[in-house]
Amino acid sequence: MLEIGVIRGERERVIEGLKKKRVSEDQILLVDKIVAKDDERKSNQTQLDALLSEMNNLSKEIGDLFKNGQASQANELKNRVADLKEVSKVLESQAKQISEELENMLITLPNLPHSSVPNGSKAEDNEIFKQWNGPLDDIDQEALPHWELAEKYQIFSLADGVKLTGAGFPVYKGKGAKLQRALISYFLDEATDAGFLEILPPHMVNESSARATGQLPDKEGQMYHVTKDDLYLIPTAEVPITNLYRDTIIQLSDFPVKMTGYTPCFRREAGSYGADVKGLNRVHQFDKVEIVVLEHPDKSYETLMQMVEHVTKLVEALGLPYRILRLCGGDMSFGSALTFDFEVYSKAQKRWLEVSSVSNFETFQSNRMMLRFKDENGKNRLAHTLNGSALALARIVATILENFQTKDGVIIPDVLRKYTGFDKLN
RNA sequence: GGAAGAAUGGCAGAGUGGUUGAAUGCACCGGUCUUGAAAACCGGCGAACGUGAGAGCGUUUCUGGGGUUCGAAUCCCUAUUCUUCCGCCA
Repeated sequence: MLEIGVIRGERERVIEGLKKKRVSEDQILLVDKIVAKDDERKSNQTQLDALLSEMNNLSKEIGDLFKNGQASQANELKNRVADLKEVSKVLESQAKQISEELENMLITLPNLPHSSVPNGSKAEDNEIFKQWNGPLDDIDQEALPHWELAEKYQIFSLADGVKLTGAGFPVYKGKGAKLQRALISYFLDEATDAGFLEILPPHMVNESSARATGQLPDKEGQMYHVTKDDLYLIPTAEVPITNLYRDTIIQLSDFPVKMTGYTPCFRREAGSYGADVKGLNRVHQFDKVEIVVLEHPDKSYETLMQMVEHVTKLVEALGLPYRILRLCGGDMSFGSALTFDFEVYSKAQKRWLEVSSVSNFETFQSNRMMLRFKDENGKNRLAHTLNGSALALARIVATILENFQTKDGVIIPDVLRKYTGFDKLN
């Protein structure tokens, strides 16, 4: 959620940023409506505060009068307070309504893009930030897509998942299951070696948590909702891990707060269909190791680049062709100020698959969740939150299978062998 | 799932209707002392919002929501969580 102070103080920059994010004309108009509503809120509170103050004073007087035995005067004042109370009730209900209206407007505005974000509205407008220079086409024409390899070597089964749960819930088996476990361990070890504290969080969160990181209300339809207990299955570990610091004030010396965690991720992916969803390309449950950082506003972009470096090291170590995109304004997620997407190239499918998204949310999440720090002057300020996948498994598995296939099996990347215990999947 | 009890500031812990944002201790910050540190002593120390150039002032806040009262941390209702006992259970 954008800070009201920014909207009030930097109207032009806000509007320019929203345009870059490609919001509708109606939403641009919201900027002025929000300021007007906030004015209303302020004047309402000023009135209410004065009234409550008067009531408090009168109540004290009444207490004194009773002590001094002046009951009749006390009763007179009681009547006056009763009248004031009527007025205060009206003002209070107005205050409640005004702040609800304000909140409802604020929550529909996306974060402002960083100045380095390219203009554009669609995937083609994304800027290629970095691309490896190895060959993309050095594989046999007979190369199989991963779903066929899966069948050949009994790595995973989507059909079994349908039987157990439904479409999009893969069941990994044998060396396929072991590979999953190896990747998770490898990614976690790399993250903890880089100074991230490992967290194993709950896989379900309550409404407050989902709201704080921005999944609610905008992405309600993307999460599985356990209605009986009103809990949500997490779409990413970002949600529980960042929420660890909801409603907290951290010390300057705590920066940067670096955390990592493995969790399965559950996504309904409502509305997606077609060739994209074949095999492991898009599933409802996948495993992911996430990195989350809470950082001082002055340092967050430096930290973002370090996170990009970290993820780069992972894809390079696995030997996968990759490229890094700096997302354009229109393709970025709602809450992000700057996002780098990592894509790996699948030689058998001949297409790029997104495997990581590393973003700086600046104060967008911390404003919602009141995640603050005490600055040099002892003032409480909103911290910056950042997160990224390091890395999402399903598509990495798909690409490893496809790119490293040979006539007699899939060669396991060196870095994984100490975790898998085998060097060929067949 | 059943029964009983509890929920107060970063933590511990007083407070059962009237200057209580809340004693006290710890932690934390500033100072005195010290070659330095510790100890001791002195002072400060929650948060949000409003208002003001600022000092400040006002309002709200004692788990959440609702109620009683002129006035609630304190009384009532309700939700949640925790503790103990019972039941079930990896």
